Amino acid sequence: MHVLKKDCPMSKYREYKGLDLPVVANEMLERWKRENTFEKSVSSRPENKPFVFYEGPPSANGLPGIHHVMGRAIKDIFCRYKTNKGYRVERKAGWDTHGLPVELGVEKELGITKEDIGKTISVEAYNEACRKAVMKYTDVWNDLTEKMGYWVDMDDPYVTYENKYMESVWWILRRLYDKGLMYKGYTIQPYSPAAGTGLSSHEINQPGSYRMVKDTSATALFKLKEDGQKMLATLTGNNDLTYTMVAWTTTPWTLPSNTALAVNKKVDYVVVESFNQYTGSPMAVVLAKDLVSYQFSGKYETNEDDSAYHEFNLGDKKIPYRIIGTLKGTDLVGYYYEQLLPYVLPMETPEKAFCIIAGDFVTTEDGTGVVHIAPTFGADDAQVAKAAGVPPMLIADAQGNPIPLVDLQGRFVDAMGDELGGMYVKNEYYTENEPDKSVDVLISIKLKEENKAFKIEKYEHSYPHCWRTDKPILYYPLDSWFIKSTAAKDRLIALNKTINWKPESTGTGRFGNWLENLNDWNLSRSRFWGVPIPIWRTEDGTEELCIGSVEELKSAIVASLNAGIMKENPLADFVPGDMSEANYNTFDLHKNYMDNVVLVSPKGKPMHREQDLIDVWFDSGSMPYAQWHYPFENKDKIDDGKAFPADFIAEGVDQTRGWFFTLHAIATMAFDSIAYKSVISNGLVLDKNGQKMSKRLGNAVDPFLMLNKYGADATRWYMITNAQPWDNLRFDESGIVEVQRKFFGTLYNTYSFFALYANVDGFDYSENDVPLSEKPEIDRWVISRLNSLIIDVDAAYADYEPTKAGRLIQNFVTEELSNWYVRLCRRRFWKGDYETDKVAAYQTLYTCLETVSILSAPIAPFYMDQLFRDLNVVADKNTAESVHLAEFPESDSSKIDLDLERRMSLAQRITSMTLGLRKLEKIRVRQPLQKLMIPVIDKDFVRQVTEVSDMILREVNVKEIEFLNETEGILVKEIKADFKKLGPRFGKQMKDVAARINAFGQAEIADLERNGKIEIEMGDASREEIIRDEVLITTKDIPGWLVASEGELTVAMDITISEQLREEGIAREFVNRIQNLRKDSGLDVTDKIAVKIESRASIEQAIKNNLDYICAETLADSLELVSKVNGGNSLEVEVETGIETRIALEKI
RNA sequence: AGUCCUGUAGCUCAGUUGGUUAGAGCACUACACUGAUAAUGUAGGGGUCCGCAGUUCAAAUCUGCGCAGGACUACCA
Repeated sequence: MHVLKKDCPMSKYREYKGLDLPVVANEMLERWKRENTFEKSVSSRPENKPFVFYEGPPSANGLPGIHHVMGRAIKDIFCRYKTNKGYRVERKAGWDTHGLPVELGVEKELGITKEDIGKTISVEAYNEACRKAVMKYTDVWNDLTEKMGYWVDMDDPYVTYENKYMESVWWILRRLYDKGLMYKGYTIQPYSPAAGTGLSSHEINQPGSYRMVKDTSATALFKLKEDGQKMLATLTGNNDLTYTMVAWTTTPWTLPSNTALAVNKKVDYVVVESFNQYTGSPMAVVLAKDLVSYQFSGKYETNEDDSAYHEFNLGDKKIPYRIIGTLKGTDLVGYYYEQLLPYVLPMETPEKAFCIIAGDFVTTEDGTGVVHIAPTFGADDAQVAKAAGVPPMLIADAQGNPIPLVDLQGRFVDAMGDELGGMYVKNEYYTENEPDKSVDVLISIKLKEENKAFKIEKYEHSYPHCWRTDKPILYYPLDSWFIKSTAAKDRLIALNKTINWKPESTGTGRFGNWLENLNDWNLSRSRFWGVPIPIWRTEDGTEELCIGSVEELKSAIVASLNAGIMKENPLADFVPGDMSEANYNTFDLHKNYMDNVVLVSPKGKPMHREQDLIDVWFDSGSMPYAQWHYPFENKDKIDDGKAFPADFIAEGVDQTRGWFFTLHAIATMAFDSIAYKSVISNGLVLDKNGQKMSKRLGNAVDPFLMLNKYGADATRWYMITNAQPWDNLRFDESGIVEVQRKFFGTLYNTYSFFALYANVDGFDYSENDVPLSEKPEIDRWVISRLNSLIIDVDAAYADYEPTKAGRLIQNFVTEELSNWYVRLCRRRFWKGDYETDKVAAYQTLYTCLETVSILSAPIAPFYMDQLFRDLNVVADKNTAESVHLAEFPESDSSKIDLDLERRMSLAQRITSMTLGLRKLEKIRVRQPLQKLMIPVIDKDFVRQVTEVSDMILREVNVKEIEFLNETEGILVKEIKADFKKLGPRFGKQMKDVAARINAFGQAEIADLERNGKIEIEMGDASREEIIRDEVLITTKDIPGWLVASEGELTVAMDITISEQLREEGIAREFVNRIQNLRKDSGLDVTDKIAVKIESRASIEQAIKNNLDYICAETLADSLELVSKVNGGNSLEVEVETGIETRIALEKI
């Protein structure tokens, strides 16, 4: 009987024909727009409770990929979660607009190269093209942002090319400058003398840059100074030899710039006695042991005979050699040698040059294991020399400025003398009058003549070439502006230790190690589209000015105008102090304008801006301040900590040395603060085979396709729950399908089930809550689990573990709520009147669904909002308009009953085991059985199982449970050692002890259980006492019964089917058949029927004895046994093997 | 080359301070259930826990050395 509670029509829970997540997303998107939900989710939270989040700016000149959905889902989840927790979470979007990819994109589009800039296209037009190109895909990005449900304020983003942003960047640079943290120096960079420009690593890595070339390579002999001679003479016991180091180079032109030799401390070196193949002079060379046979090949022949060395003459077919001493690399470090080619001396600390130093990069794979170091022409060389305090080969030019031995055109400087001065170091650089002998050859000949060459030969290797001129590049020292991050190293490390890294290893490992090995930050980039370095210098470099604001620049320009240096003022219309957009649109801080600004020095000289732009990473690292135009506006946001540092940021792990570093470095150096408290570095999204996605391989996944096909919710849920954010995700579409079916399908089904019956009964949650104590066991159980879930999910979110949160929710929904609670409670919803028990069931299920919707909303924002609204539209329990405006549920610890959760777990296990037994014996569940027997495990066991016995019996269709006490002596038991307890006690004897315990018979087990202890005899005849607690005793068998065991739990089943049980079974079969027929006939769940069954002797008794039961179950007003059933609505049924009959029903 | 991550069933992933039968979902096979039905349950098959060595009474788990995949950084005489 279903009694409608109310007569008046009420609003119904929305019922759906099916689950279509993309449609849900579209509908919800419309609602959010209409209701300004995002805006409200910020404004409804108090300003004094901020959760600060920074959006890492993407570059809008490329299209978004599926990995952006991943990264942004992570950001979104925690912002939404914190909103639910009552925080105000402002999320300002941002665009990274400067940098090389933009320039290259524009050049490709316009069909120009860098050389055209300033020639066929003005810098101004070029920059204008960049400004447009960079926002090319803004619409696509905005579309993705919206469709994937990422809430970020796209209406008022920060844009790195805007004047206000750039002004803040300048202000920070000025602050670092004032702190003495900026200096001009040089680094070794790829440089193309033919093109007269430095090359970025990006350009070097273009396909075709590296080519195989044949160069003259020289293996040269470096004569040790006196200390070294003595040391080796002592080692070998030979005072007559001249000891030399031997080192190899493919670029002999760098030998005049040699200032050090590097050895590996750990490598074994040997001293070899032999003769020079070109001059025949005796020699004793030091090289790596592993490379002796490689170097002494060809004419050389190992020979231990002294006479071979006395009798050797130049021109002999074979040259003898032998090892006369062995030592470690570390023994060589610190000795000095004579300069190989003494053209000039380094201007700085020449006494420290020509020294043997240690370098970890030195290997014994080729060469000699001794590496020639020319700090002016090799990046590694410069670094290792600097670390060792060895000066680079820089000499003073006419003005006294340091210069290398090769000029910017690639020619030796005049100081190299008549012979080499003015020559190009590579013959490829000559456009005419190319000499026969290249510099490499000339130097090699010189070495041979001077007895300094061990070997000269052609060597083929791969070498980078300039993609514009096709000529080989040089590694060349170029002027750059640096930030002295090494000065802040200790502080950077200390502050990093206060950051919460997810995962921790990225913070301590990759990032921590990076900080430990920090280099100064090279700020300079020879580009066009970016933030200009705001430093103006006089030509001689003696006077210098760093500008930190537009206002400052304007007054400097005015001074320059007054001095007559500049003719007009590009900032004429700028009004200092006016922060309006209009005012800030009256000028442009980009290079094309700033290069025209010539200031005047205090001494009245003109000052030109330093040519370079700054590294774009500095742009994005400045965003905490620049996004607010700090300190010119919003000073309080930074100074009062309202928007700094961030509570949370998240980006890909590839940003570790990018954005994560620049944020940290700038915050530390400029503000002595961290920039973020917690950071997630997420992994990559790979294809399903673990390959990196790329357009080239065609395995890139189109994010829009996924969103349109499965909706954002399923896509996000899949990505978040499948792998931890910091592990790489193997993206597999079938995984989304699974999530859709398994999680969303189940949740949808659960809601549909609720809605169907709640609508029938008119449940709208207007009744007072049924007190917990009056709710049935299963309600209290699921409520207890729900409250435990709240605690766990809250903790997981708070700890930035979204995967854990999602998996917990999913498990609750599919296993506990749907598969256990709903499955066991189905009858309560459709059976009986609208009374307390039914109300309790509705209230319980409602509460679970609503709570799940809030817990899951951060991950699946669309569907969960629909669920939340569908529930509340009728019940109006939660006054929030949207799930995203709701408060995160509070767990009520008084509702958590761990004993109850244990009881239910027992019930589930007993049920599962019993069903297993039925299956084993092929007894269908509809056939009632009489009895289950369960051995008692401990003192609480009987009570616990008794409290859930109704549930078990109903589920497995058995009539009673009998508990078996061990005293009855019918149980066959099994005993095992508890290794965890006995292991520490017995150590090595453990194996022996375990074997002895395993060997116990039933009598010994019983003895142990009775007395709580037992003695065993050890191998050495000593006796040890084992107590009850140190072993695990389980019931293995109950003779005569059908038994299942799982851990310590055992269940036995009585499988005798009495006549009465058999009849009940048949009755249940009929109920089932009638229900099927009802359903197939399209009857409503509330319709009443009249039933006719064609009589058979085999079933008559069963039906008569269970008539009331059958009628009640099927809502039948009458049930007749008739001799013949025919007519339309009848069905042939087989109730039991061999028993066939016909049934018919009609609606009354 | 350096730093870091990952490696467990056919696939995607759990696996606690080391403790003796290594788990789940998907897929597969069989059986059952049927007023949630584009669902559900039960059972089954399926494992060199990447390899080797070590520590330990005991290793998927700790240590070392490798292998494979990936990321970042640096690119060499």
